[in-house]
Amino acid sequence: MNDTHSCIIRHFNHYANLAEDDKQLLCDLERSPVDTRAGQLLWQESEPAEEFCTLRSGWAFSFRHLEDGSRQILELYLPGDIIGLREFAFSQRLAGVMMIDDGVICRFPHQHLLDLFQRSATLTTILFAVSSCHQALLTERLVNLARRSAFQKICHLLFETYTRLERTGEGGDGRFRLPLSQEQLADALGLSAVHVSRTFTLLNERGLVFRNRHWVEIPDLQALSEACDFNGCYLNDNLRKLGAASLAKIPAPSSSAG
Amino acid sequence: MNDTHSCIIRHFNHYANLAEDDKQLLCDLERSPVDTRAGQLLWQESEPAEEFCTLRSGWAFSFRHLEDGSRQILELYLPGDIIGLREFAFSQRLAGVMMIDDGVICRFPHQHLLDLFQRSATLTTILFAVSSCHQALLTERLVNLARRSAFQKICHLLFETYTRLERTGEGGDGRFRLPLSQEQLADALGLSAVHVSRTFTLLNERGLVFRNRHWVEIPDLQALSEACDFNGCYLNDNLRKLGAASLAKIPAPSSSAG
DNA sequence: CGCGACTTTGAGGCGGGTCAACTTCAGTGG
DNA sequence: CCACTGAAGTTGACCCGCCTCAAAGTCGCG
Repeated sequence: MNDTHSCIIRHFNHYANLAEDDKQLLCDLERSPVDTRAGQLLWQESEPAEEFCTLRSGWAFSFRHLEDGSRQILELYLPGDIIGLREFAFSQRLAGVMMIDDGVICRFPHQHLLDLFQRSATLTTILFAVSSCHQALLTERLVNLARRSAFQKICHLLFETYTRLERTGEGGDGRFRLPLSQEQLADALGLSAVHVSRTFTLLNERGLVFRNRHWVEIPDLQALSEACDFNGCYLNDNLRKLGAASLAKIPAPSSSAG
Repeated sequence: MNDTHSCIIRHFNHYANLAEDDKQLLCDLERSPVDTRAGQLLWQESEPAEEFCTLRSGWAFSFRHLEDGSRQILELYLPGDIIGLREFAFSQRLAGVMMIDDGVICRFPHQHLLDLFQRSATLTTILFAVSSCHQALLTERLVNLARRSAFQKICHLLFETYTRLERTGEGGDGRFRLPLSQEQLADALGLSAVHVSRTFTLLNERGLVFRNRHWVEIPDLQALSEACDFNGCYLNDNLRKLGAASLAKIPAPSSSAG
């Protein structure tokens, strides 16, 4: 199959080696790619939730509007991510999702996941792992929002995003494209856009981060990670090890293999 | 089977009707109950993560220590919850877990979950739903921490907790036991204990909430929910509907090859 | 060239933090 | 029955990080 074309396969393969039929099952999730533009809404809060989607290219974020008119960005989605898993148990969307970039998404119905649970314990396990990693990310964001200063918040978000990109091969040598505006960063970090600007100025003065338009340069990764008490454990998923040990028992559910 | 004894069965049954053998599988998770005391650590950050556990009675919370010595409480666990799912993909604990109350927990190894994925697509689905609801809770906490005032934060936490308790049958007529100290509340909400105290005074003066020791009284639930822009969607899991429709297809594994 | 989106900078205000002292209360022992 | 203790909660004084409002500057693009 076209492993290299599919971000999801690459993403899942990262957790454990996939058999050919598992790859096929995954491909089924990406049958209907659709081009989307920056700023486009994939869906809005409280719409009926009937499908998930995979992000093949481009960035997206989920968000909630508050009564006072402000907006909170909940999570950033990068290529290879599955969007909407959080709503698995719900019939309504709990948050809107908007594209940051132009990109390509593939919608697939709820039922596909249920089928997948039946057909492949390996993929089920990986999916659970993906969801668990996602939760770890949320948790870390929670700490970030609750306890850190604006300065640390920004350092942390930048470092985290850089690390995530590096894993998907888009990062490298301390430079990356960050398509978020300062206002969007503010909405993600629970700050005001004005203060984000001031803080970038400060980061610049201290030589920790140089931001220009949508490009960010981090001359000293070590220094940045220390500035925000960054602990990368939550990004280093170790399921691969588990893949070798315990998953091996799993992939023989049906008798049909031979 | 002893449905009534097992919080988990009650919890899971809430999502879809369980078959007898599914109940049995769940019971296997609760084979080894252990008494624990208030303040006891179930595990600590960065210890090896080899098992999950179910909370049969008592409350618990997960937390992280930050470099500056402060502590962030991440989530509250109530009876019937599974603790540690977030670490499914990790070999280390990402957060510590501490008992708030005396209670009973049941530890079970990682592998049990993998077995469960193989044996029951229904339980797998429910587990996924549970995890998804848990994520919805985290997300709402994130909004709470990022965007709301101290006043609203406390209202929200109280209302959410009351609602969760009501569902498990422990709430009722606007009164409930909240075993958290003000310092623990502060750690959960990203506030200082001093300010939590002030805010309770304010809530008292306004007649919204009366707190005495570990008891909380909410004379007007409606008023409280309005005070914090509470939207309970994320607590009303609607999988039951899905249970009727799509889950029905699942329990018959390999017969239809399309 | 000029518009609109984004960013920067300044002035002033407030919510919540910190420190420290005091009060309340449950539990213990005399 | 009261005195003592330690944990939990309350209160006051002061401070600072971040917010808000407002205005000016920058840049890409039709």
